[in-house]
Amino acid sequence: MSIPVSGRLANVATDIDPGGPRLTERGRATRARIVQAAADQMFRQGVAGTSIPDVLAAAEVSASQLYHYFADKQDLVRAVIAHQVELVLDVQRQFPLDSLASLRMWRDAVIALQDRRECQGGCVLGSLATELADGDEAARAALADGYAQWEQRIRDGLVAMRERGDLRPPADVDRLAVVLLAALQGGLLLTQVSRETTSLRIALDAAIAQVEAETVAQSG
Amino acid sequence: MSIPVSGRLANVATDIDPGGPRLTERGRATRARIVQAAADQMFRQGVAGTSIPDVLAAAEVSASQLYHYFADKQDLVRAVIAHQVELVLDVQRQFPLDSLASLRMWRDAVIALQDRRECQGGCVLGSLATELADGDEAARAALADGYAQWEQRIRDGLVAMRERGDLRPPADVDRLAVVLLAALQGGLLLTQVSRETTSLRIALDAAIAQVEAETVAQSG
DNA sequence: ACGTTACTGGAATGAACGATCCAGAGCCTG
DNA sequence: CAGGCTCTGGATCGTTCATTCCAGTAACGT
Repeated sequence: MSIPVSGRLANVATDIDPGGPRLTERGRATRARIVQAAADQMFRQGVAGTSIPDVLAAAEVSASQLYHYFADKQDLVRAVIAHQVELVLDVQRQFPLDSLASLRMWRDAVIALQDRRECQGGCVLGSLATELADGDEAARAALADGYAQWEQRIRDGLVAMRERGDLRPPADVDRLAVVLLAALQGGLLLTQVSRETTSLRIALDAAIAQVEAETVAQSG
Repeated sequence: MSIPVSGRLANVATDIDPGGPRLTERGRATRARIVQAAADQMFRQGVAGTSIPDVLAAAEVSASQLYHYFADKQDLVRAVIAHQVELVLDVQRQFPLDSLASLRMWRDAVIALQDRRECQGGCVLGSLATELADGDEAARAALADGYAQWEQRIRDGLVAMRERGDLRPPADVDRLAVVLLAALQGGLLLTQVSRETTSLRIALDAAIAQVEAETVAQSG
């Protein structure tokens, strides 16, 4: 059971267009407003903790508008997942992890972000994953696909490092990409609970050390 | 802001005794049954996804029984957290991580467990943490305390390793304990989403490699 | 034995939820 | 400008939820 790794990259601003009826410009804007409001709310309160009336109020739309664009809450959740996946990939695009220096910049940026958030909220995909993975197979598959793309993007950077000669040829970039991603997810969780970025820093440093161990001397 | 690291260790079977009215033996059994049923349900469906009627049915008690022992749902959640913290500490007690061999046994046991579960459900504390950390300060503090105790227990093992001479004296056991814990949490999440234990294995192996890097030659 | 307290059963309450319905307004197309 | 879409507003429905109430039964202390 293989999951297709993305088809096309959707526009984050307007989000995925549904297969159904055509959307006019105003329609697309309204739909995007709903998804954005739902994503925000669900990131902060969780999916189950976000009611449809909550979303209606935040997006300033009526119930009939929401149900005009989405079949039901589950459909809205699917759209939110797609939205958040694109968000994460967009952010990761800004941090191609293709050198030890860029890895450290990425680490610092992540930590700074959590600091700014006062350690509230973890990973936008991670919290959705924890809540939905076991109960909604379609959601799980979509999130698995999102993580796979994210991992791929990290791996791309490591491959660039190796091709440039920074990494020893036998370096297992597949493995290192998972190590980096797992360290981020685990570090974010511990940080969210403890309200201190210490755990995140330690976890990311350890992961980066694993990459460093595969570099050809001359550290960054 | 320091969080007290546990007061006394409660009995997992009967759980924490409430400060309030005395409980008779039958009362303790009923209370424990409710907490157990709630913990099971909340592990599988999440806290918000677990309704009081669900718990009543699973525990085979009436509403008045539940509200006899717990003020409200939030109070029940607090009891569930305490229950799960004790569970995790009990399990970790069975795996004192005081040698490379024991670390590898622990890794194998965790992976085997997730395999048996078909990768459904992550960490019993992690899923609670993700859902509650931002919205319920008391729950967050209790979970932070639980994680701190867990981390302490891991650290104890590493200290034993160091005292036995397996670890180089300057080895930073505080750091290593966090690395192990973060790798576990992150690995479990990725495994839950992908439905494969590969990520978990990779993450734990990388963390154990960090410990190994601090050992005095003669690998295990 | 008796009074108090712990414990239990089951119906009831009010609020909130997800979802639907209907009627109308805006807007392209022909 | 006429027809048929898209889009919107707001009331409404049935359900489920957390919680309470009242009445009764068991068990403990004295």
